[in-house]
Amino acid sequence: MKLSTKTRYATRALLVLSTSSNPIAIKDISDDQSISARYLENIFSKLKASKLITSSIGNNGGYILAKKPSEISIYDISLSVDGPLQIANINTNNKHEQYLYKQIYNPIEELLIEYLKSIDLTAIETIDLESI
Amino acid sequence: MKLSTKTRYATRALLVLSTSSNPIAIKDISDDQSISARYLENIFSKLKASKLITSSIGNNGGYILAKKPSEISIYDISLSVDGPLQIANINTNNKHEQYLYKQIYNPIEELLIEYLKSIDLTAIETIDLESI
DNA sequence: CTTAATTCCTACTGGAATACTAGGAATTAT
DNA sequence: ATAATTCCTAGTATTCCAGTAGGAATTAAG
Repeated sequence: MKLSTKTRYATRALLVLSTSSNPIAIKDISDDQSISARYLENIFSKLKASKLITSSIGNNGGYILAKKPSEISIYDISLSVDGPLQIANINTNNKHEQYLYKQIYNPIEELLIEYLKSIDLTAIETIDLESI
Repeated sequence: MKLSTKTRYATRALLVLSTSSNPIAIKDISDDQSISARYLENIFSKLKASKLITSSIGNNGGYILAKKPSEISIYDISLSVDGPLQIANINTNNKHEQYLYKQIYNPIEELLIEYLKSIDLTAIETIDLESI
């Protein structure tokens, strides 16, 4: 029952982006947040594919939020980097599991999704970023 | 973001136990639910340690619920077989992560826990068990 | 028009967690 | 006595995910 590291890192990275309207390079975020730059690349490619961020290539390039911070929710982030939220790996051939899914897991999923949607980047107080 | 297989199997097994006041053997549950009997043994030993079920050893032995179905929640089951629910593997040395945990993850955890506590075995309509 | 800094793309590797198996001892109803 | 069961301890297999790697493409700046 875990939110992935990808979601955590992505959230932290997007919070950094939300502090600037100019492109920020992966290396800067990586340094500031102590997250592997290579790993952040993977994450950013997904965030970009989901149109949460845009990029500028080349020297002085970097990433910018594609939306207002208030329009990016934890759910958007999780969906982007981890795909659809699934609370259980049910065996869809098993009627007992189908039953449990419908009765229990699906409602939990819906509750969680609604809650994650309700938390946007502005709902998280700005972290003191010291320098960037 | 997954509920474990252990929790799913345990829930299904306890639902079976809730249909009888006589001991039911692992083999019967295993056959009915198509769950490995050996794996169920592991799960039942945890459920027993948490006093959700009691056992009778020997020939004609088996397991019985130790409480009324209405007094066993999905949370109890999850806690028993998987230990405390933790929504994120945060690095406790990292202040950024501590911050996110406090702001976001902890509230999600609490929401989930409350919800899982609110679902007891009677809240799940009885599955048609055909024979047992 | 070269250089340095960056994103972009595709794939691979390592390790941890978890699902599942195995052997045999202890217990007990019949 | 026997057969059926739980109990205990340990092992194996598999899957998932975090993290790494190399190098191509792009571009600002001098």
